[in-house]
Amino acid sequence: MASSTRPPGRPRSSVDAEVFAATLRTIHELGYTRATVDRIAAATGIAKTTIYRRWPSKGALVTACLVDTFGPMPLTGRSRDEDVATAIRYGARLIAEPGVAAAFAGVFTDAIGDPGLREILVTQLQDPYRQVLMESLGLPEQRVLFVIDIVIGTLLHRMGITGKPMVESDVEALITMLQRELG
Amino acid sequence: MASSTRPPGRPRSSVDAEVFAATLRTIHELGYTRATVDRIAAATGIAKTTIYRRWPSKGALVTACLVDTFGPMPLTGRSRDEDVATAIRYGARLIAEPGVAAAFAGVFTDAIGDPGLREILVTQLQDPYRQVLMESLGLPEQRVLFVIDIVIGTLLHRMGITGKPMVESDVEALITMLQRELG
DNA sequence: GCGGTTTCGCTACGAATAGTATCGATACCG
DNA sequence: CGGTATCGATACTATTCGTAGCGAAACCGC
Repeated sequence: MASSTRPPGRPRSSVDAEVFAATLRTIHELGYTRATVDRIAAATGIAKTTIYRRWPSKGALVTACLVDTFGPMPLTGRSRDEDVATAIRYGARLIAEPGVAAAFAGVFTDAIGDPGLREILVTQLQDPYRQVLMESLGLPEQRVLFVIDIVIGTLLHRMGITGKPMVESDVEALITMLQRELG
Repeated sequence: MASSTRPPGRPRSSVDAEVFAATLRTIHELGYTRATVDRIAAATGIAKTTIYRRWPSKGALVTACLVDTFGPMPLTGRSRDEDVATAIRYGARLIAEPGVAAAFAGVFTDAIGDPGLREILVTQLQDPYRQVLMESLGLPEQRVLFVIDIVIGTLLHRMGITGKPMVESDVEALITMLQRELG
């Protein structure tokens, strides 16, 4: 199998995790615009050219960073109400992490007028959650996309306006509202 | 009254409306990042320096543009359900207008790490709606802010992910859900 | 018409940033 | 040791935000 043989030449150094961490940290400290690729590279301890060898643009780097942060969602599948609550708390916890919301806003801004980046955003970030939620909640696609808009949109808007995560009582209100809506 | 006397010197040319129109048009065509102040000025037919004499930064210009677009909300006050529906349809219609959602995303991105801009955003854009909704719907502040997050966040997320406005049936579903939530 | 005051258009400029090109050095394989 | 692909470093172009300076223009009161 050709895919299992190591390609010739010097192997890539495994610094992706460090780059992602430095990216979120820098965005958290300076905001998306001033989180330059130069600074992220310096914070990681590698050269800027190394970053551009792996990700074609700053937007693609940050998107990959978000995909890495949002891993698989741990749904129990015991009941629809429980999965709705789990999914919303999962999203609220991750969006509250330093830099994540700012990264989202920046990628959204970049994705306008960059169809390739929007494609990556939809395919790599939204589609996996759409699929698992359609199966787990037993709802049609349009319904699940509607729910994703509400949950992610609401949490991001709160972060964008106030700069702080949504308080727990409001997250619980969001859960109750959507449980009723989907019941 | 000193405020009613015209100040000495050459009066400002009244081009604010044209600048706002050119701003949204340019953002719609090129996206927030590539909608440079140079291009907006050229599209208006004035000098870039004239824009910077009126708004201190690109973010402040776009925020003023959004404040101008989102005028007073025409609530009837006949019933809470009716006002909820009117407010949501009002927001959906404006966010669907060309360039508005991209302008929002760009301002959010800029506002992170620019507390002054965030202050303008909250004071000039959110507060008027918060006040009128608190009075019209008869709900406490936290509740109204929660609703604003849901409505604006959901509509913006849909625009950011798909690039297209939310379809009418989903807007109606949003209305129904919030009417039930606030009933 | 004239002086005073303020804005306007224009040009030039400095600083910051995205992304590219190049080149010698380095790491791994057989 | 030779082959190959990556790494670090430097330099570079193009773009953009925001500012400075200057002469011309518009409006006021006299």
